[in-house]
Amino acid sequence: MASIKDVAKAAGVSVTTVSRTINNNPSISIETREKVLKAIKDLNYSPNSMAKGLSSNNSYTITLLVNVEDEKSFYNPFFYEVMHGIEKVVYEREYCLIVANLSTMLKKENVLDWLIKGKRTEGVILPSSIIDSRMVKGLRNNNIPFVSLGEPTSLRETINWVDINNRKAGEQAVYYLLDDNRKRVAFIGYDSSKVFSIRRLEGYKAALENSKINFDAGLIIEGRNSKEDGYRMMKALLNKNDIPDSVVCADNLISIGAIRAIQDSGLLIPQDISVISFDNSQIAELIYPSVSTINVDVFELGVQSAKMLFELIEKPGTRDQELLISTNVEERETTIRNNQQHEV
Amino acid sequence: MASIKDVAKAAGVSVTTVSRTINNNPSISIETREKVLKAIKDLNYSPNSMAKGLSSNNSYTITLLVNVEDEKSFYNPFFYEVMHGIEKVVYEREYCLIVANLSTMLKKENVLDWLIKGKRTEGVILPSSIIDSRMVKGLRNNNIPFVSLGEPTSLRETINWVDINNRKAGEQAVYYLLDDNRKRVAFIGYDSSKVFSIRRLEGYKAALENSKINFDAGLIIEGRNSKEDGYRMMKALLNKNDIPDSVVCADNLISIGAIRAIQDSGLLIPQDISVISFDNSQIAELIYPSVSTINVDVFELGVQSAKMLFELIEKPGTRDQELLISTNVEERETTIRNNQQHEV
DNA sequence: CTTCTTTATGAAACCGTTTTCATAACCTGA
DNA sequence: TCAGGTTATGAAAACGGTTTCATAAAGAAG
Repeated sequence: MASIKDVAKAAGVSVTTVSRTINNNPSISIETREKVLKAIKDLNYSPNSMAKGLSSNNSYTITLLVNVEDEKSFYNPFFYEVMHGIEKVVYEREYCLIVANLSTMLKKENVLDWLIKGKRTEGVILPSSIIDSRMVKGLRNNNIPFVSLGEPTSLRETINWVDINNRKAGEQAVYYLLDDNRKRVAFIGYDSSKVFSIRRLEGYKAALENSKINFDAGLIIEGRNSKEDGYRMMKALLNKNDIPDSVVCADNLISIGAIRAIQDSGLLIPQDISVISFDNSQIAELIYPSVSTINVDVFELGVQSAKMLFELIEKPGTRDQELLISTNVEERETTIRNNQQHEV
Repeated sequence: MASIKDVAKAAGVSVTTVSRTINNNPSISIETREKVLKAIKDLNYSPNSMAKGLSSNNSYTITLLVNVEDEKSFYNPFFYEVMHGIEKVVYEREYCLIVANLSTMLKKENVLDWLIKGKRTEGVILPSSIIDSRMVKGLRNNNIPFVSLGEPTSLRETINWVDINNRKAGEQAVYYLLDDNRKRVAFIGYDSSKVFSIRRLEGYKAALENSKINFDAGLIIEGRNSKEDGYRMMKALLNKNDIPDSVVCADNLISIGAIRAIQDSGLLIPQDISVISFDNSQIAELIYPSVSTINVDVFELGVQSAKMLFELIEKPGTRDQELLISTNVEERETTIRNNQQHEV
């Protein structure tokens, strides 16, 4: 394997000169530069990343830290798209992306020491669900920049994070339904333990208030994210006197159950009740009728989190930042506005 | 940041001794060993991975190479599970997993040189869909072990690969239906450009032959993997004189379309026609009726590919291997055997 | 024609490990 | 008692880069 010495010898210069050529040092003359580049090409030379890393004290590596056992992070159908966004930015900057799994690594003595003191990474991106004060302290003590994927929950410290604009997403869902002449908008699947759910409900309320519609607590149903709970919650709404004419579902799984409940009651979608959900996934498009969704751009979430991380690496003193990414509506059969249901 | 020298000084020994202690060299006396371990703990020392890598000429890193723009690899809902399997094995061996995207990296001069000559990786795992002769040559020339995720298509070279046992999966689907007293088993969504599809059809034929049932080419319908094509293919079968009493769908998406077609014809599932599909995904469980599937264990696929790779790294001369992972049936509503349809 | 600056280059130290080779201290058996 | 072997340790070279400092050559200013 050709080393920088071999290149130096072949080009008839010193290793210093070769190093400077590679790193585009301006003090190299054009002729020398070309001699060196030719030698590099002839020998098919590529710099040894570990030697480079050792001498420049930079691993040129970013870590994506996940927890496979945590459903909210790794086992999320969106996750690979987030990763794609991160990966794109990381490689553009000539860094490497390493993926590490907390639950695998926790069996080791100390993950962060291994990762950070071991000089394996220059920065970490990690889902908010695995962040707690201990993690923040560990990262801060090691002086390692990090960005949270998602708004952190109940954390005293301020940290850097990127998230979908869930509040706006909640507003967007309601405004969309109101624009379609709906009067009673329900919200099912609210989960007070999830920040994103809290934000979406905030948006729901804000949109109603803004539209001078009284908030009816009876239209908010709490529940977990499953089709069974979706069915149960929708049934609960339908058993009341004053049923809603539209429903915002916290998730696609919930909307599947809710749709079945509505159909079982002999009501038509979207004529009698229209349905909208968050988090566009393949499922929303595949079931029948297909579900209108508020789409989140998780690729962009990845891109922005990586960009934020590089900013922190480059300018260490930067103040903590929060970045929100906007959403958009994707209209499907559960809310077709002209009140005609489409065929398969 | 504490280095090995600091530890040596604190323990009152040489760096050699510290290094030996870390690497469990048997020639270190118990007392010395304990002195060193104490110093390591006191200083909160972790070895610098790049220095270690440089001197031992081992990056302790495995690369998962994907192509985001290739639907068959990265944008596959199973992919993160495969990754999880790989990750588990990789970190157990104290290696790092780096994820690299071909299409991002191809914009660079030469991905493999950057990765391999740059001493960034000891081995590569990559989906068969991005393997061609050029890739194989590149890896072989660089003397870098690699394992293909999936049986390679039309490749002259023999290489190491791990795949789902698709032939057996095809047999399994047919045997399952025959055991349920079905007589005419159709197969829709056959795609001759996909190895896994070819294998599954082989299994289908083998199971029929083995059961002394004549093969009827009219029961095989070719088509793409979409719900629209599933609908079309099923309709084609239903328009014939002698319709099937059961159908094997190449994929979940196809089964969704097929189910709709059967229902539109006024036939009952599973009473009149039972449906089975491959590749258990969330969708199979969520749609109505839920689809019985031949389940593939993609986590295991990841585990085995990583294990194979480490074997190649440890014993370079090993002959090329092919490893097949078995499948199992998951019974759901489209094939309930007692001919009673379940509720939601 | 000096002296001072700029430009282009190289020698050598350094980054933090592993590993080879040397050696001191201790045992073993004749 | 001493040759020979074992055990425990350390000094120094090596890995392949980057960076500091020194310097020769060339140009500019007086």
